[in-house]
Amino acid sequence: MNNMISKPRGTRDFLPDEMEKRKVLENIMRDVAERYGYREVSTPTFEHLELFTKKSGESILKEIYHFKDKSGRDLALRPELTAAVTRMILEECHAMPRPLRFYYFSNCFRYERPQKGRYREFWQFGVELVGSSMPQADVEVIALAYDIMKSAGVDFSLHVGHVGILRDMLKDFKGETAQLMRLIDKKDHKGLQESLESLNAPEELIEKTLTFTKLLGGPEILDEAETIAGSSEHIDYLRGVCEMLDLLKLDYSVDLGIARGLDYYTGVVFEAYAEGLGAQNQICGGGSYRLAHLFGSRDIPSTGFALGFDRIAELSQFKKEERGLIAVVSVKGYEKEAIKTARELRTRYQVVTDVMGRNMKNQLSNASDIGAKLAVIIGKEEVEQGFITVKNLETGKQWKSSIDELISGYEQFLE
RNA sequence: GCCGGGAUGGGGUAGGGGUAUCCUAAGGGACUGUGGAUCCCUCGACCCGGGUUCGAAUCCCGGUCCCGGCCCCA
Repeated sequence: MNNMISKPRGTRDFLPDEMEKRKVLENIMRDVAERYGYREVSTPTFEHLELFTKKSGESILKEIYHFKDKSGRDLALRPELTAAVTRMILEECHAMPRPLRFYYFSNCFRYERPQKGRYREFWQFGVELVGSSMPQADVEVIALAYDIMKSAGVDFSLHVGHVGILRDMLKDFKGETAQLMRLIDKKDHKGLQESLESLNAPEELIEKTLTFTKLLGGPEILDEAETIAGSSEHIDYLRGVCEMLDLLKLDYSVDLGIARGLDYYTGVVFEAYAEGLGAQNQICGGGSYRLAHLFGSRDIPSTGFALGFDRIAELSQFKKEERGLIAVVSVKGYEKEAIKTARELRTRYQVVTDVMGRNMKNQLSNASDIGAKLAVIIGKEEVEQGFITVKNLETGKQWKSSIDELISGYEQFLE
C-alpha cells in the first residue's frame, strides 16, 4: 500500500457525505442565480495560454498549469472563469439580446502553495452581467452575491468600493498604478507611503491617499471622500449604488481601500470576508470591468463576481435530506425474487439489495449499518403466499404488505 | 519560492535503537427466516530513498505529502 499512487498535491477527493453537502450548496446557488434570471454557461477546462497571459500579464505563468499539446499549442488549465466567459461571449454571443446574464460553476486550477482554504483544484461559482454600465447593474450583481451567501448560511461582511476614484487620484503615476493598487489592496499603508515618496509624490497627495484608502464605514463616508478627493462622477455613482443597496436593505460597508489589484476593474468593486477560514478569509470578489479590448474587440461594460465555493462549503452546515433508504433482504434461495422486488420499488424509492451473498441476519445488520429506514423481507412464505414483509428498522415492528401498498407511500410503516 | 510543525493498519492512537500498543471501522462466526447488545475469530501499519549501527519505526541527511503561516491571490 505504501507505493500506492496518491492524489496530486493540492487536490482533494470528495466522499459521498461531502459530495452530497456540496451538491446541496451548489443547487442553492444555482437556484438564487436563476431567480435573478441568470442562465448557466460552461467553457472548456483548458484554453489557449494566451487568453490568460493577455488578461493578467506574463507574471501569472508561474501560478498557472500550462502545457504544450501534441501539436505544440500552448494551452493552460483555466485559473478562473472571467476571461474564458468573456472570450465565449465575443466568440459566440453577438446576436443575443443584451444584457447577458450568465452564471457558472466550475473547477479552476492554480499552481500555488496549498494551505487552509487554498487548493490547486478549486471550485468557483460566479456570474457575469454583460452590457450595462448603469449603477443598477452593479446593484443587481452585488445583491445577487449577497443573497447567495445568505442562502448558503454563511456569516460574512460585505465591502463595497470604487476603484475609479483612486485611479483618478493616482493618475500622475500611470506606470506605477498596478503596483500602488496592489499595496492598497493589501492594506500596506506603510509600503504605500514609501512607494509614493520614492515616486516624489507631493506630500499633500500622499496624505490624501493614505487617509482616503483607510475610509471605511457607512455611505456617509462618501462625504469625507469628496472632501479629500474632490467631487467626481465616480463618487456620485457610488453614492447612487449605495442608495439602492440601502433600499434593498443590504448590510455592507463602504470601503474605499478595495483595489482588487487588476487593471481591468474600472468601477464599483466589492469583496466579502468570512470568519473561521484562517488566512484565506475572502469568499467573494467582484466588480465592474472592461476586458474585451484585451482580446481585440470593442469594450463591453460588464459586472461580475466569483465565489470561493470550497471556502463557503467549509463554513456551511447544510446536510442532504434523507431519502428513506429501503433494503430488500432475502432468505437463501430467494435472491432472484429480491432483486425483482427491489427493481419495482425503485420506481419510487432508493433501494439496495444484497450482492455479498450474506445470510439474512447479516443483510439486516448491514441494512441498519447503512442507515436504511425499512427492510423488505423476501422468503419462502412471502413468495408462496404472495406478500412482502416490511420491517421498520428503527422500531422493529413489521407488517405483511404488498409491493403496491409500499409504493403508495411508506409513512404507514413509520410507527 | 520561503518559514515552522508533522507523517505508525481504512480512521484514531501508544511507543522513541532490539517483541509495534490500544480503540474503532470492515469481514466472518456463535445464530441457514429477523439487525442494533455481547463474546470469539479474521484482515490490516512504522511515507520514500540514502547514511550511522551488530540491529533503525526510533538517530542523521535528502525528498514526497499533510497542517499552519509568508509571498502571491486573476
